Amino acid sequence: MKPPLHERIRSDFETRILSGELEPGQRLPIEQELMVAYDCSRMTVNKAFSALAQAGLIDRRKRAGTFVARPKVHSMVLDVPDLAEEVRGRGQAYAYRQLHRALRAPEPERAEEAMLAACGELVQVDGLHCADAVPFAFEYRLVSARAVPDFARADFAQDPPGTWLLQHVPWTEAENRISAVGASAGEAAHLLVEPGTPCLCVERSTWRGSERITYVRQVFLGEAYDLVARFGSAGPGEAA
Amino acid sequence: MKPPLHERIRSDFETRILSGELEPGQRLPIEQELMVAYDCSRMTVNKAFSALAQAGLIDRRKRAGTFVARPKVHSMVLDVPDLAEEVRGRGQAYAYRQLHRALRAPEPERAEEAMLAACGELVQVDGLHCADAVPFAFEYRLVSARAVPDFARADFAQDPPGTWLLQHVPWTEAENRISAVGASAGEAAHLLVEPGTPCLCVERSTWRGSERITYVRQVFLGEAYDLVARFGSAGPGEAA
DNA sequence: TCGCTTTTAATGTATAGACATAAAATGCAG
DNA sequence: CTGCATTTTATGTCTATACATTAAAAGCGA
Repeated sequence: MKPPLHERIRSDFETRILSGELEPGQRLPIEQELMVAYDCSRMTVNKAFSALAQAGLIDRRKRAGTFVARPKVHSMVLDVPDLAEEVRGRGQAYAYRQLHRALRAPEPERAEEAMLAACGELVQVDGLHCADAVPFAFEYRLVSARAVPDFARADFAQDPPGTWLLQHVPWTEAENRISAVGASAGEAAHLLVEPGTPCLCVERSTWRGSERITYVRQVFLGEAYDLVARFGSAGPGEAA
Repeated sequence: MKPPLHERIRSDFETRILSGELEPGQRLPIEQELMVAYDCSRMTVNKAFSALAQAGLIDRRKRAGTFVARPKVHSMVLDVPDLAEEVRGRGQAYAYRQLHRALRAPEPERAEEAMLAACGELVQVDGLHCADAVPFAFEYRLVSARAVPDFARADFAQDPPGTWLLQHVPWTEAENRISAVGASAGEAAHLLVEPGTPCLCVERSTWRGSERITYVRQVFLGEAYDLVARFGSAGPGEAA
């Protein structure tokens, strides 16, 4: 019924920017003008604009003024569901089947291992994610033995390695690469499809601070799995 | 060299939350305690916590206190670069080659058009995105003629349809679906590959308010294009 | 114990003023 | 005209204070 003033200012400009009335690059009134227009103190205008700046809708530069941001990249929020949850949510039984586990030294000739070379020994775990006992994803994972000493002895009957890691060693930074690949001979055999079948490939590297934790490559059967990203154009941060 | 105090407070707690030191649901010190701990005013603590709240890392409740938010889903920010920019950034020449453009009625039997059925007439545009004259993506696009009257006469020599639309009719909401597909016969012919070649398929629907604007299906050559997503500890919202 | 009112502790909003900072604009010396 | 120093201006940070808003907690009567 009575939204706070800084919120009204914020949403006024949010609306005008999102609607296109205020175009990217356009200069907005300075705080002094707005504190007159809205009859409030500068801190109130500042709070509204700070929130818009945090949301990436505007760009503020000292001395120059405040401008509507030009969105160079569209950042969208990708919801990455827990595989087990996702499968169970569709009423199917989830299972992780481990194929291989070994402790070994990194092989620097493989590109993704070169990055983990500084980690000392690695634990390699291969496995399958299954829905109703049918495999839908192949997972190849490398874990730094130094960063996660317990990993080599962990039991994945309950939780797959990804979930186990998340609960034991939360990351602080992650990078994902999404691409389309044809199933390799080995992957195809495990996934019960023809080699070359189009699959969605997700590669993820995670760090905790500056320490490398894990590299994982997941190959999903193309027809069985989609990634859905929803855009809150309003920018990240706000729930609503 | 000298980060502002509210920023230091913010990043302190951001780090401790993201690292798992502060667990979801855990209560944080009240503002009074922190203004003593950091030897500053309450407004400074408040500013730091407001930013964390906007970023969704904490949850603040009057009288009850401030708590570490429990993340419902693992979401990550996916940066979708402008195709033309991306290509030019790699030192290649970008070009869009239009294959087909027509104004027609929707065909409700096709699933994606059914959603656009209420839009009246549609403009269909097929085209290729090329890097150094080599096609790397096929694009099939439908645009509501009512929502974007100028689209039928737009010139795509300068900017591809996506960029043109973005500049003329910014969306307020969008949904993306990412999957792996095998190139169809037609797509394969345009992309100069064998049918069935694994490709990354991005389907996007955009709205402006409640009005449907466009549906687009882009098929990328698997080896030529990746989507990269980064979950920075920096959290959502800030550009950097 | 139940249900109501009152208290109270926490965040939320807003103010006015002070000083810091950075970059655009200006002026000046050469 | 060029290069450099100075000024100006708009945002950035921070304080101290005041009052509003909520919802948990406490009190209390039936």
